[in-house]
Amino acid sequence: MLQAADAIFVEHGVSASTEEIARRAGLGIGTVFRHFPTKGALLKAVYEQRLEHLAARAELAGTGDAAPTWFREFFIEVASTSIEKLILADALEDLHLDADPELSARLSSAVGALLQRAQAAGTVRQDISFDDLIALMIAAGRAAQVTPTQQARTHLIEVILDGLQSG
Amino acid sequence: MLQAADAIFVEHGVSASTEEIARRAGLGIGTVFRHFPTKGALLKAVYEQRLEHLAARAELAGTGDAAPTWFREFFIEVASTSIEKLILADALEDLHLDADPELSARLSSAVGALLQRAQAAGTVRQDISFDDLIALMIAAGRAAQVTPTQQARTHLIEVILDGLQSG
Amino acid sequence: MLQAADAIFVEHGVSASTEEIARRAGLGIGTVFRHFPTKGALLKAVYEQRLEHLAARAELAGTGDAAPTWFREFFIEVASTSIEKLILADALEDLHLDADPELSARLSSAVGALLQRAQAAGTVRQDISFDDLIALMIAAGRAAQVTPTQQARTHLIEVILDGLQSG
Amino acid sequence: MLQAADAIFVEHGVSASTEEIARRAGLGIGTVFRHFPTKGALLKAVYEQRLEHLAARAELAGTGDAAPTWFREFFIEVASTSIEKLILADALEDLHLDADPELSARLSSAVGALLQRAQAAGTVRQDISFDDLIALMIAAGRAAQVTPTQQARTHLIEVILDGLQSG
DNA sequence: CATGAATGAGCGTTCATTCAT
DNA sequence: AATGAATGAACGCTCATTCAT
Repeated sequence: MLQAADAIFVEHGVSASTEEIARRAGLGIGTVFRHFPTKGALLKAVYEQRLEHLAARAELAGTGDAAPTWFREFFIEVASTSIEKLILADALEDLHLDADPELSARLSSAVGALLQRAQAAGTVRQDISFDDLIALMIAAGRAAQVTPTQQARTHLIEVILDGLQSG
Repeated sequence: MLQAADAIFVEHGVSASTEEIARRAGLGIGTVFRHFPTKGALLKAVYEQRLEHLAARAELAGTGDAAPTWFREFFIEVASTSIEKLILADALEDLHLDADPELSARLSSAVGALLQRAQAAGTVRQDISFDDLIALMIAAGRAAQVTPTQQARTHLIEVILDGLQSG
Repeated sequence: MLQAADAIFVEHGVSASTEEIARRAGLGIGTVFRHFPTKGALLKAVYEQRLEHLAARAELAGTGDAAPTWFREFFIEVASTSIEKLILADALEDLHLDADPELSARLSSAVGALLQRAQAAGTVRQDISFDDLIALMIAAGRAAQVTPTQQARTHLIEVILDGLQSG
Repeated sequence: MLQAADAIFVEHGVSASTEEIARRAGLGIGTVFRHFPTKGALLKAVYEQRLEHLAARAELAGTGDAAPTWFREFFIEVASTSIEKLILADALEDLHLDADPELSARLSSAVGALLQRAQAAGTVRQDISFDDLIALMIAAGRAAQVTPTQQARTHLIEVILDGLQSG
């Protein structure tokens, strides 16, 4: 059901009807509302599931060995798989809802650790904050989204990565 | 009236009601629909007005003197001001509407000329195509969109610009 | 439209759907909501229209001559014409809405004056308050509602009136 | 379970959800519907349980000693406690359901006997029929329903009782 | 031309009712 | 027998769109 909602939100935007989501999930409309009492709650759940994935991936990257390319690989992977859909975050903001603080903290800490290691290794310049990094990942995802070939996509992401390293 | 619509779309998002726009413009709802037969048409008109401005700015930048920073300034300006434009672009995409081709062509040619001059001047690396540049502008705009302070926004755009130049 | 709403509320209770009211009024559902932004507002308007009628009737009765039967006649008339439908008041209470204070005051003052005159004339015993009188009118209306013949109805109302006078 | 339903109906009105009742009764929603196939059936059962009590009380009053106040006490008690019963009666009427005829008959006979005794004792005037008495009980209940304090309620009922006796 | 009342499809949400476990 | 997840009709309400004035 979360998967159906995620897919529909990606396809038709946040304003897609809950009925559409129910149909995609093969469920009655009432069933969706039984599990998520409002549409906002569903939105939030989808969003948090994404943060979940992102955190898991970041934690995994953090435990990897010291190959000089791991940060680059992580960044490319994240941007390619379109975290861009964090539009959800905007919608949540409109609804005055926040993601689960614990989850946010976990994500911050995992990605923050990654960033520190990368900065220590000289892969990322010093004047980049955690929020900067997140924003650039989203930006890279967006660039990838409007670009038709895989080759061009990777190229763009590397351009941004070069900016992250330079200076 | 376009100004009223633009302002309302920026303030309340694309889903703001047409009635709200009419009220802001000091007009009756019927009058708005007399000029733009659907809400999509109004959206498109607002979007095209923005492209209009962008094209004019690009053409102006193209004719400017050879100060080494003009490309950087143009890029920053575009990315900063396209925050709201992007919302419109997404909405139009949903509606399967495209901006006027003639206008698009005019914009392309102006920005293309800019790119060539910047590459000739060494401000932009050689392996950047026109499409790459557009994608990075969109990306930079998106990064700006998710960033709350003006200072952080400018910082991010400059990181991307560094990537555009490096190499 | 208020008339349609009134009729429907009487027939099907306060929980009748707004759509039903629109249908009865020969209007689209949107039109009803254009005039009364919520169902509660419609309920309130219907209720106030009733208070309006009641106040007008009370004011009229107050200006009449001193025939010894005028209070009795007023009471019978009011009870017969079913103010009982003040069930609306209950619904309003549920919604935490109050009737327009000015109107309430006007009604209180008109009926209050009537009550004072009747008590001065000895038609109504002294230990009856304004609220008591209203409650007894509602009660008499309810008695009338469950009684099939006009003769029996009048009889019941007169029994209650006798109670109002005795003592 | 009937007690839970009764309590919930009194607290939240007839439109309270069946789920709420199940929760109060400490049961699953399915269990409630296993015992009462529709919500109307549950409503009816609660109503009949109240009539049950009423009949029992009437029968008891009928066998009591000859204290001159027993009719008055019975009437007050019935009117005071039928506040909530009336809500149910209205709801049943909406659903075109009637209480069990046997029960109704039992109630009628008990109350009819009471009336005869009261008239013989001079507590109730002669021109009151059984239907009149029922209508006045309903009316008194309704008066009580719209009256906030217990003291005022009792006062109103006594006014009606005075009417019943006078003449 | 401008207006705004009227319209009704569509959305979020609730709740009586069913049925597989 | 008891359960509660699933269902979908129905409701209150919004808003793009139309059209008589």
